[in-house]
Amino acid sequence: MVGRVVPDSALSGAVPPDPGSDQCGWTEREAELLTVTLRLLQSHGYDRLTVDAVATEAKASKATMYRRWPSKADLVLAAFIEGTRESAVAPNTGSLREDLIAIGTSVAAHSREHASTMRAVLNEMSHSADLRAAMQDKFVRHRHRMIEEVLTAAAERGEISTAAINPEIWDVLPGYLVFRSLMSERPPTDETVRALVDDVVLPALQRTRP
Amino acid sequence: MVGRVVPDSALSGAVPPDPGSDQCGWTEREAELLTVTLRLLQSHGYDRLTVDAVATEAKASKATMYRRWPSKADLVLAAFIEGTRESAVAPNTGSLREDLIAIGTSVAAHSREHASTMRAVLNEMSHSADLRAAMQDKFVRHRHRMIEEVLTAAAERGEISTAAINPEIWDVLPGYLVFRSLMSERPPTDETVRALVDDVVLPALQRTRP
Amino acid sequence: MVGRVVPDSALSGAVPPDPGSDQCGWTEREAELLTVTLRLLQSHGYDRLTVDAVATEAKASKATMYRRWPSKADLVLAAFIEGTRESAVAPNTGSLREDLIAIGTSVAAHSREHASTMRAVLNEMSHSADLRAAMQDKFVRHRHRMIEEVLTAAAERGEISTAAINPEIWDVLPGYLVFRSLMSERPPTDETVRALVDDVVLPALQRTRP
Amino acid sequence: MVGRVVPDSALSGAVPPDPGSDQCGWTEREAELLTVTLRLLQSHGYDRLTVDAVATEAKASKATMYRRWPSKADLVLAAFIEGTRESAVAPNTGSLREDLIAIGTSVAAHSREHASTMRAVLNEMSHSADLRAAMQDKFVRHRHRMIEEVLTAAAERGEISTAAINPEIWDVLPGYLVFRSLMSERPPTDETVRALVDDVVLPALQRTRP
DNA sequence: TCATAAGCGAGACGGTACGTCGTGTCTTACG
DNA sequence: CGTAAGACACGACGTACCGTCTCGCTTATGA
Repeated sequence: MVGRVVPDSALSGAVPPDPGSDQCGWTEREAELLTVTLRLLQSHGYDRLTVDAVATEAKASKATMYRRWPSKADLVLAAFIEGTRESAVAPNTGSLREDLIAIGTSVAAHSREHASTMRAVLNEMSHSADLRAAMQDKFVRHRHRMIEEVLTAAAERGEISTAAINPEIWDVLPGYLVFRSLMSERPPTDETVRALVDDVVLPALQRTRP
Repeated sequence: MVGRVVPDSALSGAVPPDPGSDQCGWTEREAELLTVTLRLLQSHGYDRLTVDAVATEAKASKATMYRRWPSKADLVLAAFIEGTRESAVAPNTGSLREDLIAIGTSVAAHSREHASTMRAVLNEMSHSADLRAAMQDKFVRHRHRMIEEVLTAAAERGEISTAAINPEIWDVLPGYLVFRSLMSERPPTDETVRALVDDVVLPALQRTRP
Repeated sequence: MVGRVVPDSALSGAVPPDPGSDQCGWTEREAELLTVTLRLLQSHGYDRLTVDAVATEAKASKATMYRRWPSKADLVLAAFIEGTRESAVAPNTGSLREDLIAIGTSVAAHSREHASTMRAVLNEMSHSADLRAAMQDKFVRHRHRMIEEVLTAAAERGEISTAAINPEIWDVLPGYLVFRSLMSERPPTDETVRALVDDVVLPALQRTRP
Repeated sequence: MVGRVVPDSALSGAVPPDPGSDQCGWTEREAELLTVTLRLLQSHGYDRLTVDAVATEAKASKATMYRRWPSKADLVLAAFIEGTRESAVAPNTGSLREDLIAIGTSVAAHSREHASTMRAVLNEMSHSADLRAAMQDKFVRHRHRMIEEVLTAAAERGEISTAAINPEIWDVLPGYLVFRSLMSERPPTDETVRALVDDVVLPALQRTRP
């Protein structure tokens, strides 16, 4: 009654052999295929992207694509991960505000650029637990660590109290910026980042709990 | 090179005849079709949903579907709007905190329930300016007004200073909660709402700018 | 290890609803599709023929083709049957020799024209019992009856003895002519038919068994 | 519009180095590959046979196959020739009838056994003049000479008149038997051969032209 | 005795056809 | 007239096969 049902394990091969590492594991050729995928993805969106188009553009064949990524969704996920692998180092400017601005600016830029792809990947996440796990591994964990480092350093410098750090909502800064990009009207600007840091995140962190 | 190009005007008929009103304007039969659509949408996601399946399930014909909603995207948008039509009244408990908690709890519940559908609609928004506009009209504006009312009332009660209200980031509260639902790991809980209101939004609103 | 295995029942839909009748049962549109198929088949041969090409040429779509004929082999079989539906009436010239010449000439012409298609269909017969049965029904039985009529009439006229009719080899005349067409070198000519009738078939029929 | 066009010269290397000789010229390994090819060919037919399958079955590599036989058609032709290399000597029993029965029985047996392969090769003949030529060389000429020898001997013995030998239809005996095998329903039996020789070929040869 | 080459297995690759399926349009027949 | 049923053109998906190609490994020859 309801169309094509792809086996749930379809996305198992989407991640490179060593998922825990930050190494990407793709061949040069594979990276090229992913780059083409990403470009077409950004310009046309998920469902207007055809695997044939990627193959043709990259002078490859569909079989080559499907040998590596067993479905279009896998391909797009891989391209997304490849394309958004951001600088892994947490900023360390000596000032909490500057660190947060740096993180926010980076997140805003990346999420603006890859908004269309993120929407596609989010949509695919509804179907695949593997995709959710990969997303978690590749993004959330990474950002979590980065923000933790920044906050810990600020606490050590005495800028904030460790009591102000709430793990329930550690990702307000990147989360809201991503939300703004996803909604596509009013994508986040530098001013957004500044206001978010100065008027929301810093007051929240620097407050003295009553 | 890149496939199917749907005319951009496809979404013109997506909204019921009287878009400004809060009345929905759908026939009982139409509402039934939208309900079926919504159910299949939630269980299968956007691209695994087929118009054929909806029609068959509802003992309708494809022509009937397309006569009302000129494309699959329109149908899904209409179903989404139908399914997420929330209470239009802003809370007025007399306490800013209570108002914010009420809004946050409502947003969290709705976004959790319709996460899959929202992902689908977000994805479609990449393609259609009309869809973006409809989304804006139906949700953002509505929430904007609601939050504005609450904040204005609080300012009138002297709970906050109007200077603390930053229109750049008025939607941190709902935005972050929606983000959490979209990411599907760690969907927002009541505790999330409480922490967000108490530790982030209220400190931000109540701060005295240095 | 060995490629594509199509279910054996694949050819079940290849014959029109009423296989026993001589009516063809095809819609006008379907006949048109088969005509295009036959033309491309004759000019390119079986494995250089693509269903896509047929569809494009006939301004149809692949789905339309596959809705009627569940595989390329079915399509080709149907086209072959359609294309070689010959005049159903047995000749009756009053002379056995003339009757045999008429049959032989007709068989030679048809088999020459459709040699390529026949080779393809023969090849497909290796796989499908249904195809064999259809072939039997459409061709062999028909010719058998035709020749039987002619011989019976000749026996009634006293031209031959019924004892000379050997059911083991009733199809030497058409069989050898078809063989000549299939081998494609030395396709049968009118002289072939004449020699076959005068020097082989008639002597065989008119001999007095020792 | 119509697909893959293989260069017509593809079959140039299909015959062993010394085409005139009756020696086969294949290495032991090559003969083994052809044997596997022949087996798969008989069980699956031409287009269900894959070069990959042959290579895997024979623990060879595709490169090895294509180094020897530049295309699938070449491979199949070679396997066919290898598999049907029959006794080259014409029978000489001293009796025309016995000679013809011997030839017919041999042809019937061979054509029954290799019917599937013959259908495949016939089908390929549509495309390749080289294959046609090879077929002609390997089979037709050989049989032609064999039958000529038998008939000449019979004429020398006075069993038949040389005037009765008609070169237009010298191959009625083998041709009809092959036809019967190709049609696969009613493959030729010993009785078929006997009837064909006694009731058709001998009367034709022994007739006195009016 | 070792090295240089030639043949082989394994299998990735570009290309292309197959057969399936979903969208959006259109026709037919029913009420 | 609106509707259910469903055929239709279009085009993407994912699979499979052909013929070419590279990679190592083995074996056989030549210095």
